[in-house]
Amino acid sequence: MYDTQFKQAVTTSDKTFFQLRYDIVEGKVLSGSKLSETELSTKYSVSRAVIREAISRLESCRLVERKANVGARVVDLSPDGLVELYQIRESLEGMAARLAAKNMTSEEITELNQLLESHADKVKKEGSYYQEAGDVDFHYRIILGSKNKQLISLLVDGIYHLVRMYRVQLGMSGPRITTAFDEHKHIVNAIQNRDEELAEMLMRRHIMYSKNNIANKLA
Amino acid sequence: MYDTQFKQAVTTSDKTFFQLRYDIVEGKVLSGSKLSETELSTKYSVSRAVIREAISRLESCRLVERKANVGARVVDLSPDGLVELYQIRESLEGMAARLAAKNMTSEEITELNQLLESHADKVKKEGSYYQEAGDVDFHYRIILGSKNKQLISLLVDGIYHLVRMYRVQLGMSGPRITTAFDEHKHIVNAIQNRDEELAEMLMRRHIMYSKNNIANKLA
DNA sequence: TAGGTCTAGATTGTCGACAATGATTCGAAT
DNA sequence: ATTCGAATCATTGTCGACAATCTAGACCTA
Repeated sequence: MYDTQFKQAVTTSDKTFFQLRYDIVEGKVLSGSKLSETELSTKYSVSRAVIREAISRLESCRLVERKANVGARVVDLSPDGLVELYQIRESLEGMAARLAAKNMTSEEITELNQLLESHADKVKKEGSYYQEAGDVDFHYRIILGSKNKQLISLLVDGIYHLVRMYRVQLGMSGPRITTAFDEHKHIVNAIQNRDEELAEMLMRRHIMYSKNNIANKLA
Repeated sequence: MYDTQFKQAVTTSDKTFFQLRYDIVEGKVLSGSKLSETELSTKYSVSRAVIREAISRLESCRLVERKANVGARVVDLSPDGLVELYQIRESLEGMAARLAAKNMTSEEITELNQLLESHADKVKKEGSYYQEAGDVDFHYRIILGSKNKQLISLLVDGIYHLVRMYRVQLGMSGPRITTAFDEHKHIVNAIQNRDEELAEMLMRRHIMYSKNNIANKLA
């Protein structure tokens, strides 16, 4: 997933942006720490111009905050910030589920079902938990299924990296994860029945549960 | 409203960004037209660096689209784009209304009521229609009332400029405008009663109506 | 000692020049 | 005449240097 974006990088600004974003999300650069332009330019062996470009893009993802004539800092994670983020997710992904119920092709829906089945098999055979990667895969399909370009960009390019940052830095995969599978199944059923109303409602509840689960760790 | 932001501008990049955004939203720069960096740098009498910075920020507002090694173009407006935009508005502003019902102080609510009253008076006395400015004022109060910083930034810094661009370039203020007042009133009532569910639902319907109204003109 | 001011250092903002990539035009060959 | 290719031109991407601003610490004063 990250690989695909790295390949899309044509300019060194792109590469630096992707690399820096990765480092921030994965916690290689601590949240709250200052991003010195000169320092980064030596570290990544590029000019300050491309660093500035990268930071500018990171700002539009809300991964860093910038003040004029002062500099940029990595956003710091807080319980309040998490709640705010999940309120937005609830709203936007709920709409995405509604639109997916309307706009996904039947082929896409069967593929989505196959995805869930393969996850279920994997859980049974390997005895492993329903991993975060599976959850992300699922949500991405729904989002793309909405066919709303702006919505897709908002979530995929913007919010999801911040979501992942919270997940990584709180250490994810709790016991609840298994129950998420059933919720996913119900959402797909609603989409399959073209029940927009229900699809939205179930997705919103799914995200609310997820929020409560992750919020407990932070508190 | 634009003035307040212009005053916040500390660096010439800020000023150029605000100016350029204004020119695009107001249609001084045609939608779909190319933004040549050298051309703009001479036009605004600044270096290409600040133009690039401004364009980069415009890109994060989704007012321009950029391709590597090719350049930036002002987004072109389309019926599909409008529908997508209003789906997002419906989702996010619905959530904003829900949160406003939860988080607005009683002082803020009374101020909101006063705002509506003053608009009503103005309509009666001057015989004027319920103008767009009034509508925007109202929606801003709700959005700010959500107290969700990310949501506020998403709407105020991002989406609303694109909304305004559509409004301006389609020539706004239709006959429906008057009925919007009643819808606003009902939303405030729901907020006053702390009825989150209803506030969200009414706001979503209000925006759907608004979409249908504006979409008719485009088709 | 607390507070304020001024200087020195470091950091960000802005600029012009060069390098690299994409577009266009002209020419040649079939 | 048309299509393919090469050279030229224009535009964007990258760089290092200079200017403007903020920050930290010393020094002075009450």
